Order: sequence, then C-alpha cells, then structure tokens
Amino acid sequence: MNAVASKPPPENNLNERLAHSGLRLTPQRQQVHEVLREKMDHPTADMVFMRAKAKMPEISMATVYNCLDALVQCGMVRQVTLDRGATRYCPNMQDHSHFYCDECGSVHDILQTISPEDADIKLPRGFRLKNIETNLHGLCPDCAAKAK
Amino acid sequence: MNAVASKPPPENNLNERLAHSGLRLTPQRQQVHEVLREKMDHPTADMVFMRAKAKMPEISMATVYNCLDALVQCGMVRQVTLDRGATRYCPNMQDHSHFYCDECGSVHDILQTISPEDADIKLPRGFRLKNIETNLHGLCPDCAAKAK
DNA sequence: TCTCAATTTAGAATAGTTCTAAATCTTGAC
DNA sequence: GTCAAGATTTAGAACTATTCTAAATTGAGA
Repeated sequence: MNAVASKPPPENNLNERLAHSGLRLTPQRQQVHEVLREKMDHPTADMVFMRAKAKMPEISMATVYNCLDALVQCGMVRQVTLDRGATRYCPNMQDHSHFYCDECGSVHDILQTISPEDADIKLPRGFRLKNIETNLHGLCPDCAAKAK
Repeated sequence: MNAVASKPPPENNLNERLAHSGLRLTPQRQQVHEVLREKMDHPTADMVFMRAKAKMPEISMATVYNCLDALVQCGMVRQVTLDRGATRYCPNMQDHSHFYCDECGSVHDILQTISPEDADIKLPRGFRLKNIETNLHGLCPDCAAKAK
C-alpha cells in the first residue's frame, strides 16, 4: 500500500477509489453504494438508510452517514442540496447537472453541463475556481402537463 | 387594492412587492430586509435573527423565518443553499451567481451568470425551464493565498 | 497471535426549521 | 369611529436532519 500518492489517475471501482483516499472497503460502504446505484432517484440519507436496512438489517443511521461521507470523499458519489430540505445523494459521477421540479421536488439528471470555458466566467482577482455546479429549476414533465 | 393582478411589472420597493404578492409591509419585514441589505454577507436565519434582535429586541425566531419566507416569496430576497448547512439569504436580486469557498465556507456574489440562451441547454421533452442557478466552487482569495 | 487503527453501532445531543395556539395588529365594511 | 375577519407576531414545543460519543467489532500488518 505504498506508491499511492504516485498514482495519478483515480480508478473507477469502489475498492480502488476508497483505497486512494486511505479508506477501506467495508460491506456497509459497498451496500450503501449499491443502494445508490440501484435506484438513482437522488435519495436522502434517510431513504438510503431504509433501503440499505432492507438488505442489511443491522446497519445504523450513523453508518449510513459515515458511508455516504466516505463515498463523497473518495469521489464515487455527489452531494446534491435542494432548498432547506435534506441533502440528496447521486452516484452518477458523469459531468451532469440537476433539474429540480419546483412543484413536486423531484430531481432529474440532465446530461449536459456548462464548462468553465463555455461559461466565460471572469472571476475577480485571487479566486481559484475548482468546479461549476449548475442547477436547473422549473417543472418536470409530469407537473408541466398538470399545470395545463 | 384591486387591479393588483393586472399590474404586470413588479415594483422594486418593498411595499409594492409585498402587496403584489398579497402580503403586508410590517415593521418586522422591513427590519429583516434592512438587516439583509446592511451587510450582504449571506447570513443564515440565525444570524439575521441576532442582527434584527439588536435593533428590535422583541422579534422572535419564528418571525424571522416568516419574514424571510415572505421576502423570498415576493422576490426581494434569494435563498442560497450550501452543502448540509443552514440556508443563507441574499438580498441582491441582480442576476448573479455565488462563489462558495470550500475552505472557509464564505459566499461571494459574482456578477456574471449564464443565461439559458448562452448555456444552450437542451432539455428532454416536457421539462419547462424557469431559471438556472450557477454555483461556483473553489477557494476565495484569502484561502487561495494561504494555500501557498 | 497480538496490537493498533479504522469502522460500526445505538443512542444521546445538537442544529435548523416548522408548527401551534394565543395575542396583537390592520383593513375594510358598516 | 366600531367591529369583524383575516393577517401577522410571538414563545415555546415539536420535529427533522445531522453530528457526536463511547463502547464493541473488525481487519491488517508485525
């Protein structure tokens, strides 16, 4: 487990990714990751807990938070924050943005982003930009249809 | 107070805006709005409460939330959500984006946005886009300097 | 096998927000 | 001006989301 710092391209499998961040692969982390990939509906920690519990009854809420944090830390999962509500989790690490339905609160992946170049963002002196998060707000197809 | 619905361009002063949404101008709402404009550092509800309390000692937390909601509802204030923490409030209604410092958590207004046209976002069928929120992540000047 | 550090666990604690019911204020009708 | 109806404020309780704590468990390396 040396030469870790010298491995520039992070791997795409869970084990490698965790190791790369100095974290271990545990059954719980695996389970949480699976839950996220199984139904990519941007669940809250609570929803992840319930789904994981169905398969692994002894898992605890604290562990779910730990696991989610570990997955976020090692770059396998993204955190998604909507107004005032609980944080949601997204295992899609492709560059994409999120569409929030103002009506029903559902979240949808939109496979299109605005790159820093496209955006032509000119920051004041001193700021160091790492990434751009784009959130789209409006009505999802269902709610748009209902709204006449 | 009729003909309200027939007034298409919303006014820019607090009273008009509130009225336009069927809300009243109260001393508390005025105070909360002032607090926000006085120091535009994207305070949390709690910070707003403390600052408002300094000038208006009888004001309660519930009222601060009510007022913030009213101000958001009538379009005088924007809600800003950062990862997992408390919601922040921004009285700058100019089109702008927010820069979050990953290090110190500070929030900065960046007077540049990506319009739906510029972005050239193509949504799947049925979605109705209302607005785009752009959040920039990275290091603020202070933290960038410290980070060598 | 032993030791040490990482991880998990249950439950307590905290933070952020919303709810409730009573009191107060405002507005429009008379 | 007076009154009723509805909006708003208030304190505090309740609730939800998240973090902390301390003990138990696990796993890796010596």
